[in-house]
Amino acid sequence: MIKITLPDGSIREYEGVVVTGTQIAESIGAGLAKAALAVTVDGVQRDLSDPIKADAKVSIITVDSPEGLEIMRHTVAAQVLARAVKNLYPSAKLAIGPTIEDGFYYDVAFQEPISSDDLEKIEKEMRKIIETHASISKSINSKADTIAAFKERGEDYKVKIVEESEQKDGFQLYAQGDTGFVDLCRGPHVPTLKHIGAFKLTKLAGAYWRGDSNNEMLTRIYGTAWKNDKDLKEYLHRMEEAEKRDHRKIGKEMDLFHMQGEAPGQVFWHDGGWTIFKELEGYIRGKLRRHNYQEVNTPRLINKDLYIKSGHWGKFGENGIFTSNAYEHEHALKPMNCPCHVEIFKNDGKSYRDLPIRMSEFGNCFRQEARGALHGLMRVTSMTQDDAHIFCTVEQIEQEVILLNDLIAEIYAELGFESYFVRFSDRPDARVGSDEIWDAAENGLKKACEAAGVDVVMNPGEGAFYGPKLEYVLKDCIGREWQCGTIQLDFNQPNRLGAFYVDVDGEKKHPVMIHRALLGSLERFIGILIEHYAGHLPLWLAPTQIVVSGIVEDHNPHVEKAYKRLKDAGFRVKADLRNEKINYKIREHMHAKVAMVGVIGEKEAAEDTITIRRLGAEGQKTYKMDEFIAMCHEEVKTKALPLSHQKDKQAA
RNA sequence: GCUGUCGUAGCUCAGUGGUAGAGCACUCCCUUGGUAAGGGAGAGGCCGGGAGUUCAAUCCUCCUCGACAGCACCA
Repeated sequence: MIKITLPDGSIREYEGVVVTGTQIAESIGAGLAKAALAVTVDGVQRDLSDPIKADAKVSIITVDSPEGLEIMRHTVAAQVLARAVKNLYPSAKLAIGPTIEDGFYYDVAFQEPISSDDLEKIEKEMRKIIETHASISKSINSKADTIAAFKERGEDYKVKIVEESEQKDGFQLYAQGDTGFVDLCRGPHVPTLKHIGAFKLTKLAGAYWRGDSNNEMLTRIYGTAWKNDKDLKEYLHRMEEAEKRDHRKIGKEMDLFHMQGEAPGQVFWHDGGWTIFKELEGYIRGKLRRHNYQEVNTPRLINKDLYIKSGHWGKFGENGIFTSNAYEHEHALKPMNCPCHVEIFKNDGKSYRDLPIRMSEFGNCFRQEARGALHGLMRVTSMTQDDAHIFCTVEQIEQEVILLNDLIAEIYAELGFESYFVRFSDRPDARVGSDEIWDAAENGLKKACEAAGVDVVMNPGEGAFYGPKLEYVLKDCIGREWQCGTIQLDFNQPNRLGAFYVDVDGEKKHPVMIHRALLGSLERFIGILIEHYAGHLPLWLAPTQIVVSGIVEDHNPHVEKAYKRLKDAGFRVKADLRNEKINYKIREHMHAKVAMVGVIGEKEAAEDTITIRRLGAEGQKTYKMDEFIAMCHEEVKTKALPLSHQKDKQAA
């Protein structure tokens, strides 16, 4: 007799010494039995066919739960895609095929390279396989048998995986009916191919075996899978919509910036984009003033000896740092501002009374990124960091980290980012400084995080070469993660570069250095901002805040008057005096994501009003000129979020 | 950097082994129209760069530069 406790707390009893998920599902109801994909037994996912030999808490997994969807996706990858590939390309060797957010992939070594045109062919084969409704069965095998099975099939990668596994026994092989196809898998899988929903292969890309660039590159086939066609369509539509928010596309539509081959990874800022840049910079300057920072500016081209001393050269060397020969010395285009700030710190004697010193710079840095890594504004070779270095004592670290975390949270909230997360990256393999120093730095940062109440996601081995760091991560339109703000603890550089202060006891001591960036790089942050708002920026950031236009040319004198008043009131305003219909102009300016179009017609001219059409709103609204100006001032001052990001949307 | 795809007018894109096409934008003319495209005409391209194959290359091959996706990298 086995007692099974179901999620609702009810207990069912089953005769015999074993029971399976299938039996449990059947005993509950025919509908559930049909829908069941797998079971959770005492918190562990198992196949429906797995014997349950003792009392347990069991829940039946269907495709309606996130777990069920993931199991189904996994089956699409490991059973359907893998088998389709083997059917079409018998010489292909299978590596791994996990699920990812919204889908799955499979890494395959093809003898002949395949192209994205082949995806259609593979998809067709997959549909054929699913049509067979084959049942999936599992066998449990010894290590030796498993290796033998894959050796026989020429699956070199599977052999490697099993050989190098720490697991001694109990390798699960999943087969499809009597097709001869087997795959190694942790499971569980859906019981039959009838349970596969809607799927689509999405893209093809290279990926290194085991994620190591020293290894050979395999072909990764990506796909997405959903419980039905409707969900699949919705997903594809969502992705399409998301891609429209791409900052490179919107940057063009709004005439913000461009990039070109003569300067890879560098930005030609147009007037509009540079307006955003300057506004953000000004906004951050305001924060710096209130938080008692000094602002400095340091050279771009610096004798590389400084970077040898600081440790940068050893870490990034010729591949990461641009160099130039000037005055018979090799110079580096500065990759980071920190050594320069240390030099300012060192320029006169410092006392413990001076600390903390918060030294900021909108520092223009250059980094020779791997070509394939460049990505619009998000990953550039020349960037402007809203950088600062806080020179302080060990005792001051905690307080400073709390202040910084609060400041970043405040800024992200004001800019309309409700969701971001923080990664804690600790010591990397390539680093400077002793383990004792690293222990101290990591513990210091951890303690400070706790004190500041920051929830962190650990990110082992990804710290800076000089110290551990917090990374404030934002996502772009299609969910890619980008590090923006950062707080890094550095016990190394001040020592290497010989920075001292005189402590209360008269002893010379090295200060601790906290590297920090709030937005990260202005370039990347603007990219994120554009995607976050799909170009519908808050009024204070909008490159063009108002375009004023008449209905007919006769109104142009009034339009120019209104234009002048708005301009004198301090707004970024343009007058559209062209001989075009108002529909045409509205359309054009809305496409260019102008925040507001103000229309002056006969009525408005007579009554000293302006009729406003807002970006993202349906209708229009007429205001007294004075009221309109006051309203805009208020909106800029309060940094109000645009309509699309306000809870109660209203027209104008 | 690696794998794959791509590069044609200012933009978005079609196309062919015999030196090229559309829509939008631009210029001019007509139109004076109340909230997402009024009509007409015109101008505009070394088909990313270099080499090769060919009687002939935008098209085929190789190299190179750049872009896109993913991987790796990421101070």
